[in-house]
Amino acid sequence: MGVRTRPTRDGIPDATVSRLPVYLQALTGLAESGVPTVSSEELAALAGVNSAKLRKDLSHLGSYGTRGVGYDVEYLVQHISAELGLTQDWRVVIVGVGNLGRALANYGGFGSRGFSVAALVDAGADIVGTAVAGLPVLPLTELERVVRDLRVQIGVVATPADVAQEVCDRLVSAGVTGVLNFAPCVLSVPNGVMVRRVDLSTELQILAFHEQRRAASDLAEDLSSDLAGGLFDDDATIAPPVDLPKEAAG
Amino acid sequence: MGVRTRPTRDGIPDATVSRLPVYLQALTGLAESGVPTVSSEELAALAGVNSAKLRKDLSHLGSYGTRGVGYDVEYLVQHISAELGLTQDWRVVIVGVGNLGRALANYGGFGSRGFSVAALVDAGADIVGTAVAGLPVLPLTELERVVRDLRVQIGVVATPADVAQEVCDRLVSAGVTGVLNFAPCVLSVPNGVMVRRVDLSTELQILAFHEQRRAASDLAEDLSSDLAGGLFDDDATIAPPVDLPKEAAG
DNA sequence: GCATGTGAAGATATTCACAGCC
DNA sequence: GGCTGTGAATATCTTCACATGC
Repeated sequence: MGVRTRPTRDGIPDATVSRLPVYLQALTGLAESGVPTVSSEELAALAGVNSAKLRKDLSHLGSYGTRGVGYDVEYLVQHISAELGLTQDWRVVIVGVGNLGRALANYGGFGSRGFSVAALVDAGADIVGTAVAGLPVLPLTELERVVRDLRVQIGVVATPADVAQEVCDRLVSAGVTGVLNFAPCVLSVPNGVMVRRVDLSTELQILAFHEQRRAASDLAEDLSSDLAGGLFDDDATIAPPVDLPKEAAG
Repeated sequence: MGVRTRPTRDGIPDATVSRLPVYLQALTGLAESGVPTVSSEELAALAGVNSAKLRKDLSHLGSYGTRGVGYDVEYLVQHISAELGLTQDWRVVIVGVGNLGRALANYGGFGSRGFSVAALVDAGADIVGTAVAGLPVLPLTELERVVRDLRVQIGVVATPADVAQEVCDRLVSAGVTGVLNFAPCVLSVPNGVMVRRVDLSTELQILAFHEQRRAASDLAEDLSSDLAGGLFDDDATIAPPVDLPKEAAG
């Protein structure tokens, strides 16, 4: 029961942190449309979450809303940005300039919000020396120098899986403390370094799992559609009713 | 009831489902190396999780290990694949053939495991009609026809954010029931359709948050560096493979 | 009146620790 | 002896429901 609302300087739950970027995205959109305030209900709908969760999440940053009114859009944008560390500029190096690396380098949202691509690095003799997204592609041998000289904090691994761990090791020993891994493998890193993995196969497989379930329950539904009295099965025939997916907006 | 171990035909927890693809990846690697069996400890290390969690996860699929020995690699690969629905072929359409769409289309791991790219679709007059990754790029107007005729189940949205929702709506109304969204926005879909979001900004922002924290705690550490009885900072990362025992359990 | 902020309840997820089996 | 499989303990996350304050 703090007398006044503290910005809660202790831990923000991981689950909350992972949703803040989504809120920020929605809020930025609102700000651009000139919307001055937003209710938890509205913002939650835009972010695809339930409003109680949104309020709880925001409450971890402090009390930035006004009862009976809602949240000031600009104000919230500022606070979430600050909380995520977007007020400073993070320098990123992209290793691997294949199709994916190129896509990442050209990705607009990069520079816009606190991140700048400091360098592109690749091992291919044919691509080194060319320019991608306005930056020269440097040889892999320059990796350590670039990370050190430009004080790069975050490395993006967009290489084939078989060299990803080696690249990661080199990034880390050169001083990178955060890694975003697009290679389809698990990277191991020393304590104090954070890795996040983004993998197409993984995402597709998770979708496939749910597709399969849905197909199975559709079938069951068909089979019992006439009877509908529900005689058999006390034990779970299939699946709960419609168990709506994580991201589906209500 | 079960005299023998049932494959637990009811719900597998979401958290488990999201890790199965990682296990599968590690197991596939082991299989290719000709490793016949693996212990929970080893597999957990490869997957970057703790071994109790791995065992609990696998126990949801049934009892496929042998006490005192470990898990049969091939056998596990089969069962996890089946559980994820990879024994059937899922047809995917990629909408948006920019840098990212191209990267996705060329992504090898696609065809290898239960997924096939049925079509590429784009709105750009300049790119429609060309071939990417061996497939012709079709005009956006063909979207519905393609989804229906080829019975596509999964749509990949790799378009700019401002058209993502419209594309998604068209995919869904044409019959797609799973969507993988690479556009930096939240898609809303009807009940029964699942969306998964993959967003570079989001990942970078989550990394930035932790970077910022680390920087703050490094500072604190510096201040108290002489005292230090051995504080290498706690958590902060994806579980490192070294999982040190708190004390030798008696 | 109306929407935030939050204790408390409920649901999930993780970890421990050991029984059971090879 | 070694390793799986799992109840029980813990931790984390979500949701409810309403007091609080504009």
